[in-house]
Amino acid sequence: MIDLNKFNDIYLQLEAAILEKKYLPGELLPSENELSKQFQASRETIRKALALLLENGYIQKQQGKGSIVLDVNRFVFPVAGLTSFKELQESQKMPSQTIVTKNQTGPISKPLMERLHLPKETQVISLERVRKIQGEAVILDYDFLLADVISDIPNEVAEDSIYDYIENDLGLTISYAQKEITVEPVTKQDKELLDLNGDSHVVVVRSDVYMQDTTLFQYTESRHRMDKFRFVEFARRKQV
Amino acid sequence: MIDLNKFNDIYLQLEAAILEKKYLPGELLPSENELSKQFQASRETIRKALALLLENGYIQKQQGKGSIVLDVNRFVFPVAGLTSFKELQESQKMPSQTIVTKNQTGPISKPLMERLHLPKETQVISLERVRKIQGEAVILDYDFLLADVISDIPNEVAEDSIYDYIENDLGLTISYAQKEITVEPVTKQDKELLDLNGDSHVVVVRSDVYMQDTTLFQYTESRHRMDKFRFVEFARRKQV
DNA sequence: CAGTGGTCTAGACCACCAC
DNA sequence: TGGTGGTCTAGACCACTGC
Repeated sequence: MIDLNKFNDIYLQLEAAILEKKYLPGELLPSENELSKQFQASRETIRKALALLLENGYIQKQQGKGSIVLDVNRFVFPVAGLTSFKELQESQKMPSQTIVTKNQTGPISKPLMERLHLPKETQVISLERVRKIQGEAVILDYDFLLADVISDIPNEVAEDSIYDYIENDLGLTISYAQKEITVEPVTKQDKELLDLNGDSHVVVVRSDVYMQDTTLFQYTESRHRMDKFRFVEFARRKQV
Repeated sequence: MIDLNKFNDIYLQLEAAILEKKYLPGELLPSENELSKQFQASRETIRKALALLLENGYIQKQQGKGSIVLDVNRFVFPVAGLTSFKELQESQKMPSQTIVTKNQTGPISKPLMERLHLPKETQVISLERVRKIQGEAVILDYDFLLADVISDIPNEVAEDSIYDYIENDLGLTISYAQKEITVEPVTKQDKELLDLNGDSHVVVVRSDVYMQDTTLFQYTESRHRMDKFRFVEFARRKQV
């Protein structure tokens, strides 16, 4: 019941209440003062919990009126916030399989060196993985991890989730990423490793991933068959 | 100098200082207590300003250490937060042109009715626009706006920015959107209106846009030539 | 250990909405 | 006018970092 943070705990309770339809879409949540009494918390703490609900698209606030519960049937495919293949796959519950086609440590390649502004002595772990969904090879993942941060990745881990391993087993904290989505012509390797059905292009998602201390530690390139790619985002308009 | 909100004002000042390289990437900002004195504000107010810097990728915070300034050369193409073609175009400074090929009001179409769960009596404004960049037709935009919220869109507005018009001229507040990015086979109309060079697919960005009072008021479908599409995002890992 | 950020509080004043 | 959310404060205690 009790979480590390009071406001996070309150957030989780309110989220659960909304998902259980104790508050229906279009209805108002109790006022901040009311919640303040209910949860035995100060109003600022309640407001922090509500800020999380707002950010995640559960409510919309209106001054003078209250917090309106939004319709959350849209929660099909939340790809915001660094979601990895493993997390996607879990939320999708699709039968899937990962084949590790490469897992080796060596000096950094020149293009990667230039892209990430790293010295040429840098050692990197290179991963290459093919993701199959329902028997079809539809995603090709390249990962490059700095070897001085992560010494090596066991193959069993590469078949599962490297994030899980890094965060839970190694105790490192991944903090943020810079992502880019483009559509590019297929390469020879795409044709070899993916079931492309003659497609001319693939969707390419590139990410630079950083640790909490702001050091770069991973570069990922994820190449998706066009028809299997979908990106969904809940975006709030910047209020200037 | 003085903004509506103190914390927003402080945020803007710190943002400017970072952009002007008064604080360099890798350096620490002054501590919260220090900033508190500098700006004559309470620490919580400073923290709100820092939260904005954090959210927008200017800094990374570390408990016990401080706020580290990040490298913001990545500020090439911020597409987060409901960015429209007009805003993109301004940030890109590319020579571009919009051709309005349709602008009419009428009853809602059946597919749209089903998608948005609206009654069949609903009147909508239908816009169709072709966006040219450097002389090439590369984006096809369909917009459907609820006619009871927006009475009509003058053609001059459609050629420019409908968001500007809605927010500044009509005084309405756009609040949030649900966006989806997919890659789909080209339609007959794509072929007719865009310069596709034989491409088989286009990138499709669909958005449902909502007002501050949570009413839906716009559906947009934006169809991009593959090679002209790029989506960049700064994502923070969800801290559980 | 001192200094940093992270959380939480109780109270104040303001802007907005509905009646 | 009373209730709502939005902002701001001064102060407290805790957890983490670095020396």
